[in-house]
Amino acid sequence: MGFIDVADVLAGGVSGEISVRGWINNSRSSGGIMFMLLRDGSGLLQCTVRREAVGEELYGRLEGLPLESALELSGTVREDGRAPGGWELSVSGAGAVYPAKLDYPLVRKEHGVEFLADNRHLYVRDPRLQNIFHIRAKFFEAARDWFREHGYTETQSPSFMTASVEGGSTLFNVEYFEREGVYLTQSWQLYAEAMISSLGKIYTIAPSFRAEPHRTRRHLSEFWHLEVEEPWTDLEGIMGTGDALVTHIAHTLADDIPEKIKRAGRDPAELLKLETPFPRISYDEAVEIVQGEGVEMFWGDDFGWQQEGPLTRKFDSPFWVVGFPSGIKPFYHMPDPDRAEVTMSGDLMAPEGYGEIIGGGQRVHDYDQLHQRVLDDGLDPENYSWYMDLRRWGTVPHSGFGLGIERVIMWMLGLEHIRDTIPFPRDMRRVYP
RNA sequence: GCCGCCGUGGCUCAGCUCGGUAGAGCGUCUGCCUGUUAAGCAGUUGGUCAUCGGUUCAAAUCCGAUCGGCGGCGCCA
Repeated sequence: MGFIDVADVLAGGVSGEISVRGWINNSRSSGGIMFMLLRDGSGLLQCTVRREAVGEELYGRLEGLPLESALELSGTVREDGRAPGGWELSVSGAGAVYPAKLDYPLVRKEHGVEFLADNRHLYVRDPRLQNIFHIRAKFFEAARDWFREHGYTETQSPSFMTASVEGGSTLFNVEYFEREGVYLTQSWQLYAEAMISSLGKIYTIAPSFRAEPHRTRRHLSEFWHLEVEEPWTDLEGIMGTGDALVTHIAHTLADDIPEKIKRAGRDPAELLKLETPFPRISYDEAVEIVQGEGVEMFWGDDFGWQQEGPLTRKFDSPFWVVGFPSGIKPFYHMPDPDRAEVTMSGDLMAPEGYGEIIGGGQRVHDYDQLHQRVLDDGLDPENYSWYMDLRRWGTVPHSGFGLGIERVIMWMLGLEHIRDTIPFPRDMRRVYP
């Protein structure tokens, strides 16, 4: 006889005699009746064990199992409003049992952040995290679906690289055999620009690494980066891609797994309200808004924490800020043909203070212009020679962006901290476990 | 890197201001309980107070250093 997933039982599509297997998430006994909350990969099911039904020997054995022991249980499925989830299993017998060797350190009680981080390898079992990880999986699925339906090809770039994309101070140095100057990737962008001449519209989903010593609730040193690059596309075109992609993901989460979204703390209706396209404001307008709220900001400054507040309060959906000054954007951003001091760039800002979720724009496709931009940024063109080579053979206008998956999940679910969006978060003080 | 806060039984914390060699709740364990929802009740177990050094008759408590952690900033996704 096969084993049934807890999720299928809770969905109400199962009846009669079945078997389930999982881990004891919690267990309570009151002498003659015992309630075991059994957790498998799909959810939590209350399993009710009666002394008179299973006999003295089995009842005693089950009662003595520590939390997080694993076992197989069989019995009858019953709808019951008293059980969490509305369904429960009346246990008639047990199969294989894998008892926990020690008492489980994560009791059903408050724990501090440090203790939970030290025990992350166990804490990932927590039903709240389990739920978020399921949503995360759906996020990846929805993104890939959207790309497939719209003719994009998924491809990969190397994680070891020799040139900086974003800025030298944020690079992780790697010991690479005998060689100096090898780093972990911050973005696939340079390689993506090579690949568009091979595959056309492309995307990747891969980790990126940033060595900046962040100490905030929305930064990781290793994050999952969803990046897109498209030939024959300008700034407005690539923002349209971002609009459609983010909206599709939000709607898919709300439509397909509304109960999981609700359990994570977000009303699915909020996600369904999102509409394409998101509002766009120019960098100049953004500066005026910030200044109008009495917060200090000069043209040419980047948005800091203090500037973001007044800005994000103006919108209840994500919004694009376009046309950032050249001085605060890397060399590969294309200058506005009508206004050289600003770039054809766009950042998508999440509402509610979650910050930037997409950064992107149109790239410089002209060789001489790129050469000049590299020099202006104080960089050595030698380090970018293969990248500049791309402008020699069939260069076309092209654009792309990078989306921080954990940031977006954090915003979509309304989470307090980015570490909850990924099973094993990495930040400047955490690489273990 | 900078600013602020914290480190006391397995966990969450109190005690520190006004020094006199430790206390609660939860967990563990034992017993009771046939509908619990972080179950309940009674009892039990468990700590050289992060580390090193200093002051003192005496340090969890005062001073210094070190290590570790948390929150925030600049920057970014």
